[in-house]
Amino acid sequence: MLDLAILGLLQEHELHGYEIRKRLRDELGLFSNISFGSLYPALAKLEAAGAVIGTESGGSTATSPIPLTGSLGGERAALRSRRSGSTRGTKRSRKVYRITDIGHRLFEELLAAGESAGTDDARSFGLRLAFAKHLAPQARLGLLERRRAQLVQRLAADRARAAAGTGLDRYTRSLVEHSTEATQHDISWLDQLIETEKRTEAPTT
Amino acid sequence: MLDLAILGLLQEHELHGYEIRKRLRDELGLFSNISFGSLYPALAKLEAAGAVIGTESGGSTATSPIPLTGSLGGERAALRSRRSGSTRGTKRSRKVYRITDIGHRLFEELLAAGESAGTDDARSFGLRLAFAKHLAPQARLGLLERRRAQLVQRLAADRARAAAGTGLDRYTRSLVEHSTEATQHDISWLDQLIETEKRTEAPTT
DNA sequence: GTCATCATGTAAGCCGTTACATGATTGC
DNA sequence: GCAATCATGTAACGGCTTACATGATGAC
Repeated sequence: MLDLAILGLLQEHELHGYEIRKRLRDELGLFSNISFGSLYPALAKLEAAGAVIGTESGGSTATSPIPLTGSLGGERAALRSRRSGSTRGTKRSRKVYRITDIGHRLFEELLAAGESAGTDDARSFGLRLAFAKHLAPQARLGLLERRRAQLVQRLAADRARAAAGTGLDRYTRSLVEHSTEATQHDISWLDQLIETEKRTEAPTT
Repeated sequence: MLDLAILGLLQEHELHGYEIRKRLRDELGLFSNISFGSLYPALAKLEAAGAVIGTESGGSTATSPIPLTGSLGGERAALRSRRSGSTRGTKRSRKVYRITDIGHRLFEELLAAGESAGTDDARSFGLRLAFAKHLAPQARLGLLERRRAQLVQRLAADRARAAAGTGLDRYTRSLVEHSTEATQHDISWLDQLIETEKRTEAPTT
């Protein structure tokens, strides 16, 4: 799942590890504060798999060598390291990763995975939705509808709990009620998304 | 965290593992389907720590030897095993656990833990709230207010994200908006709980 | 007699964490 | 010079999952 997030971010621009973490926190909001202990091994794994390529700060790719950091200090640091020393300023700092063709394919696989069944908790769904623009329209619709079905199931479970537990204490009852409301709200939201999706993507009927 | 849930359930009546799992699913709703691979080792660990005592189906405690199962089949099975064989019907099936004094103390520790800081994700909060009736009034209030503070922080982060990301795509924007609303709803809910709590617990002012 | 359910456990693995170790650079 | 931030990594551990192994019992 972290792999998917990383590849998703690298779709847009090449980035180094530290920066990836920041974007995960500030832009996506998911993985609120992923630890380096997860991130760096994940990057190493992806590199070993050939999904990304990491170059040590002496970037030569013509496209966009500067990773658009918001961190000015760090940016200047990198510039300095590139300026000083020999002409090929490989002063070791910042390993900038860029996605490969294999990575693109892997990204689409991971994004489409769960098509059939399986991993759709709130976090995973949020992540996929954040990258939904990269999905084909019908796959996108599938994602939304699978999620909806899941929530409907949860709603049923919540209601069963509310009905069965007449002997629940104040706090537990409130918890169940609130959970029910939250689930209903989620479903309405999805219904809107689904409707919009259908309207914009199927004008031929 | 699972330990807390187990001890919480055992506060009410003694139970065997299989039944604990069912209650976690049907009553609490948290740990929707905890696996036996987690549950049984957790029970073993608690027993080793002296927090619970497990007796092999030949229950002798006067209080409530029948664990009030909803599962009729299993209940009859247990009866049969108790009836058949020698007088002390230890036919090996069902290990019924009951909480000890040490267990009670541990439960209160775990429930109060996070008093100071730390582990308050949605799940952990839900679990604690479900057992809130066992907390002292001011500890309960603390739990609610800590959770509220946390959500306020999240709300701020969500709003920052919404404000910063004007260049977000449709899906990401919708995700952020929905998350913001959900958080606001959660906060209102907590405000109600907190108010009720204050009204009922502090008439002396 | 065989299928579903109840019931208990072990082993391997995934996904993430905290804590530890290192070092460059900037700003004061 | 010293703290803060940027930047990369390793090691150990935590909590939970799946898959595997076993067996009793009741229902049909």
